Amino acid sequence: MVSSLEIENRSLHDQVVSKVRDLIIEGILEPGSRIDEADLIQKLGVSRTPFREALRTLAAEGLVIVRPSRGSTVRKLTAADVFSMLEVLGHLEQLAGELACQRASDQDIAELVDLHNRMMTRYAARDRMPYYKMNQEFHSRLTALSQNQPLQEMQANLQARLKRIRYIGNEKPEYWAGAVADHEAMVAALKERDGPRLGQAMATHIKNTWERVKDSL
Amino acid sequence: MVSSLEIENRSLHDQVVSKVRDLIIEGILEPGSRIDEADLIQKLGVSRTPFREALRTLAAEGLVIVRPSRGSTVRKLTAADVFSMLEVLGHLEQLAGELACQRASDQDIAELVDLHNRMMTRYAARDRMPYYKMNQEFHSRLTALSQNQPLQEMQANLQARLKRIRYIGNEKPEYWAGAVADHEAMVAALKERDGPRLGQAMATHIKNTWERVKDSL
DNA sequence: ATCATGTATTTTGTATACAAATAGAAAGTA
DNA sequence: TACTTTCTATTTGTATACAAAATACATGAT
Repeated sequence: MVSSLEIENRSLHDQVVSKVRDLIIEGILEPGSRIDEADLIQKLGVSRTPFREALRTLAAEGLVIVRPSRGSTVRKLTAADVFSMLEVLGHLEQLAGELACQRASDQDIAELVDLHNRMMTRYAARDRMPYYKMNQEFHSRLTALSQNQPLQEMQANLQARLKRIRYIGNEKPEYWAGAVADHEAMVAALKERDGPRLGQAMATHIKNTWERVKDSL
Repeated sequence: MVSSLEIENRSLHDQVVSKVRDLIIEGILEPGSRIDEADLIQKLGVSRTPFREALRTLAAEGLVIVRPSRGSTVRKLTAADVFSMLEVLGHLEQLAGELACQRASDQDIAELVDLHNRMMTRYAARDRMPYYKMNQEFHSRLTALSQNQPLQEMQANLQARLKRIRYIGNEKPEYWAGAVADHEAMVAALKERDGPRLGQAMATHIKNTWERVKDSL
């Protein structure tokens, strides 16, 4: 197999977008804080043009606010924003779950179940960060099984914007246990290709997520 | 009431974005066609910088494809794209309908019913364009009643991207009649604040939309 | 005649310079 | 002292110039 012979000729624009996106998601650029253009372009070693174009992309993604003539800030999510986003995310993942049961191959499902099992291993060892990353991947991949591109894009966008908050929120052991229980229910439904039940389980999982994160806002 | 005292000091960026967005939605810039930067900036009377930033915004919205070093094109939707987008849109509007029944004020609902009645007048007169515009507004406003900002944004995005196709698709009289019947069902459920039923009606309406447009792709 | 290779032209990407707007500080007025 | 008002420093917005890449074209070899 000749994988990734492709040289990474990613445009400067794309590189800046993902770099700044990461800085925001990681919390290095704090929510609500001003984005110092001069400072950042210097640190990134790029000029203003690609940087500003990147800001426009991030603004369209909802991570950044650009106010004319008064610069850009990292978008700060209110509790209401997070609630709304989870409300939509839950509903989108419900659809993704239903479609996945209809459209995924047996192998797709087996791979996802495998990922789930590896997550459970991490949970048993209480390895929070690896678990967290696998969890993100689980949701992304399950959504991908819907074979619906716009659905994937919207799910990815919401997941990215909520990334920080969800990590912070999952600190309490009992909350973590609850999330694990949700996942068990989801995987059980997936194995049986029970679309409505999987959809329901996913919607419930996201609803529970709100309960788990709301206090840390 | 002191509405719109605000002078339109919209940034050049925003103006270019909405102008080019309109050109795409109206079909003046044809799907799949190359976007001639030099030509358009000359016609719009702006320089490259705000224009290119606008393209980045439109690319993030999914209306434009920017391929590094080989310019931009108007995104062309395949039948599969349209199907996927309608699948998501239907599901989002289902949620919007459910939430609207829970959260809208009586006056909100009355206003929407009024809009519906005016639409029906247009239908009786077979005024296709005004009907079409009111229809767009109906869906937007019903979604707004969900009081969920991200939901509104996503609905607006999908609606914009599908605008052209839906207009083309609604030509046959029997299709139009079908759409009207769907709307009657939706409004009936809305009047009774029957969320699940309204949600279902909206999902069905969008599913029917696919049937009505699929042949003209 | 066709294909490959090299060159010219066009188009795109990036950097920078200049203009305009904003926010902050200092001075003046009530 | 509080409140304007004006001026200045800084930041942002826009235009343009230059560099790099891609495409189109022409030339020559097979």
